[in-house]
Amino acid sequence: MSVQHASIIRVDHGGLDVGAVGEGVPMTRVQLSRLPGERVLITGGGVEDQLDLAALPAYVRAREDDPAVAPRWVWDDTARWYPPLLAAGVRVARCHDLRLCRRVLRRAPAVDGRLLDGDESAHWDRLGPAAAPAHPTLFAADETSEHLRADLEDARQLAAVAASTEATRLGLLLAAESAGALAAAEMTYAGVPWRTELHERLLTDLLGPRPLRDALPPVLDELVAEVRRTFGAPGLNPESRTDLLDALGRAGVDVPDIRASTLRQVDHPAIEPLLRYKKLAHLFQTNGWTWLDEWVSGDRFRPSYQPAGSSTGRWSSNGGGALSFPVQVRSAAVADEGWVLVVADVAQLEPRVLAGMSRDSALARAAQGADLYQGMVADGAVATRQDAKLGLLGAMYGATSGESGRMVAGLTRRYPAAFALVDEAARAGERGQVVRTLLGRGSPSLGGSWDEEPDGPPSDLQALDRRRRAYGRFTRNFVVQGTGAEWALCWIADLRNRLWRLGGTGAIDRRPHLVLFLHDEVVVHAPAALADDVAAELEQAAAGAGRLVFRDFAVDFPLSISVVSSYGDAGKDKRKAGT
DNA sequence: TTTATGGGCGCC
DNA sequence: AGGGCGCCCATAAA
Repeated sequence: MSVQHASIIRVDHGGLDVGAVGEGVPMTRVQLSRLPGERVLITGGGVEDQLDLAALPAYVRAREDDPAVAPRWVWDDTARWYPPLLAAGVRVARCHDLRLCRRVLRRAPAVDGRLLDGDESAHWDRLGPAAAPAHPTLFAADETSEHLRADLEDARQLAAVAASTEATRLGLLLAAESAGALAAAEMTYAGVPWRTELHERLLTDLLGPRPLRDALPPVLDELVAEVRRTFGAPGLNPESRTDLLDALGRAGVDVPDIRASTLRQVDHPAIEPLLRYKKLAHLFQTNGWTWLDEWVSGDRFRPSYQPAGSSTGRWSSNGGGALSFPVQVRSAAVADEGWVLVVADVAQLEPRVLAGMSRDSALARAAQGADLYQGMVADGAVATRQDAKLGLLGAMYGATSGESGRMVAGLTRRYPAAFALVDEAARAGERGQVVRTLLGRGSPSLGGSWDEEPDGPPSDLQALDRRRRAYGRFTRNFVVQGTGAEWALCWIADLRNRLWRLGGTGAIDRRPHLVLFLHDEVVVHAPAALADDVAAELEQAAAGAGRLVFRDFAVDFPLSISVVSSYGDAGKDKRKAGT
């Protein structure tokens, strides 16, 4: 009896819905369209009305507060509508993001694209993401994107899904994609609790005091001088590859590039200060005082997320660098007084996803337990954990040579279904065909000059072949990375509802809430007394995501969970899942 | 002056 | 001849 399962799935116009608050409640869809003059057209759900934009929060709140009538809000772009609602203290349970869902449907191989055509459909195809709330564009939004009829587009999308042979999976994908957009807006709204003074102390310890204007901090200044002295090159710019290659050449050193890993092989007294410069300069430029000024305010780091910003369906971050802020500065992310950060990550997400989507029972068996690679060793498939990792990653990335490539051959016999799936995806890509994730997201097509006449010189044929193979490696990885992103979306979609139900009153950031999502890792900011409850919800949501995506094929998704005050301490105090 | 591209590095 | 991103810089082109 899967109670959690039932509570997060419900039938909604033929699709699956992630995020219902109860069972057996009739679902309504309410479409919002913007009208000229700061007015909103509201259709569906038994109402048709015009409203002042300013009155919208009260209108929405009245329906969200009553689970019996809590509808699915259908709007052109979550990033346009939700931030002002959040600012007004309104939390939305579920939505349908027409822009994101249209992009999915447009590329989905199982969808008849003609069903998406109709009034204004060209406008919908051209829609880009709304500007991040923290950095609104100076120019007015494109008028063509302002006053579109949400109800017409909604009807088209519902019809396209219903007519598809993959209606159930696509419905789940669209619901998860939309829930992810809600989560993204909520995370930007709440922000990561950030201790500016800790961050500044870290910078000062490593770089010296903050420099004026465009000057370098003292430590970098001294390192530049040291590099120049040691090279005997007074005007050398350590950021310039030609300057560095020239200086190294004069010293009798010939290197193909100036990557840190290459320079480490070189024996020259300037290398050590140069590598130290590169590391500290990166910190100064990317996460230094300027970054603090721009992205941290009111003790919160508020990055901007772009759901499905990557073609595989992974999110990207187009402001603040949320998905790549270095380990070095994470110690400045500190929970509020009396609160904690609950940090959870999935070990070996993509290999587990591969086991599930290929229904490879041998790999799924190895995935039982906390360490999939160790499970492969226990299985007798490989000698060491490192071999297991090399072989599996090599299979997913398309390694053809080296140690990784050699491991792939041996593992193919032990895990035939899993390896056949990625190989088939690679061959399809090499033939120029699109591939799809388990829930039906389609890969971008090779497009362009793929079909051009091969009448060029031999070098063009070779270039074409390289391109063909590169696309094969892309499609090989796409199916796994993309399905992994779908699992993760289901995880956070369910999690945000669980956290909301966990209790507390008032705005979203007064309750346990998500503050960070990094592909296979989440950070929840929660009152310390609720830490154990949050950990339990994290695990139930992970188990639920596995059932949603892989149905009856069981795959373990064990979490590593840390309850910490500072994000920098996460992982040092890992607790075994379930305790 | 702005814009586009590629190297290099950070994250997954 | 190993997938996906963003961001910073230098450099070249416009």
